[in-house]
Amino acid sequence: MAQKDPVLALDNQICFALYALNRAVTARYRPLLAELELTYPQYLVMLVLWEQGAGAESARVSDVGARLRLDSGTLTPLLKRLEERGLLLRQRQADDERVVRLLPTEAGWQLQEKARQVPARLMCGLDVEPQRLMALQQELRSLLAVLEGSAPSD
Amino acid sequence: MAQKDPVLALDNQICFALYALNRAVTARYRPLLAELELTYPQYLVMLVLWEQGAGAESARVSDVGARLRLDSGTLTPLLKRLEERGLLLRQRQADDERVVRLLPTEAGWQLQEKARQVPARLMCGLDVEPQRLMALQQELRSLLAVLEGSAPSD
DNA sequence: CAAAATTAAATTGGGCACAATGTAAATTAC
DNA sequence: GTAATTTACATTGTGCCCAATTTAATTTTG
Repeated sequence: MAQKDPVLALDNQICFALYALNRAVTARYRPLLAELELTYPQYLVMLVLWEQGAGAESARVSDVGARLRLDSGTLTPLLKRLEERGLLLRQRQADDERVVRLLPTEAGWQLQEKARQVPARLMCGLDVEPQRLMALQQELRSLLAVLEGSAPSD
Repeated sequence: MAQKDPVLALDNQICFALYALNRAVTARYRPLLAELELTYPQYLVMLVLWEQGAGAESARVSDVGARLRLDSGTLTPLLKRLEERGLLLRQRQADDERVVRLLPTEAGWQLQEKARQVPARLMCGLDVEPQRLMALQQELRSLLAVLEGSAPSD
């Protein structure tokens, strides 16, 4: 029972670095988003809706899911909470009743104004060069593309 | 209501790249860990226990928590499931009853043998240079240190 | 057109993650 | 040496994440 195996050392698992950093970043968002009464996944959903616009181009549940890589099991209850909070409407599409359209309300759009401060405030007091983050983001996105483009072997 | 604000564009949020990649990596682990009947956080806990060893040096709940940055609200039920599965024992320390020691069972140690295949199999069929991942891991760890070393301003 | 297949969401259930609170044991301060 | 504090876990409750199943609407096929 060789206990010390560098292959299994926690510090050698890149996945753990990713997991830990992701939670640390989320934790840093938390107090800022609390001022908007949003959780972090709710914030991401609102970003998608704000981006998408209104009317006929309004996002469907599946659009948000495709963008965020989340399924209806996650999104349906989350969206219901956002609706209860008055930030959006969930409306069945008339000519295809399978589809649910997501329409930000006036309050939902107003929240966007407050949200604009979030990204800058997040970096506040963090001594990290923006350039470094840009490079990291590129690398993360590139790896995501690799993972999404190749099925697990086996 | 300026809808298009690059500051709020999903693709400009490094946090989202991190969030999405983390889930994609976890998803890639899932089928491999399913063969060990472990979830991903359970796997991380077992990595810590295997690293820690047995006896007097056995890990306490708080040791695992410090290593993985998880609190007892997360760990207690997770550890109970691992105990029910026969992978470890949770034992109150005799000379300080506040402390719970975590002792891998024989089955827990045997699982380590099977786990050794996991890291290599994860990379299987993934066309990414190891060097690139090492560099990324360094960067992730460095940023985690920055985040953990500075309180949110405000 | 009617049956079969597909699609879009919703539901159910298990397992994290975390805040807040509770509880018991140990430590410290007087 | 007792009271106050601290420490280590456990518990409770909310919300996410995902697999599996269900339901209803639409599309495709024969």
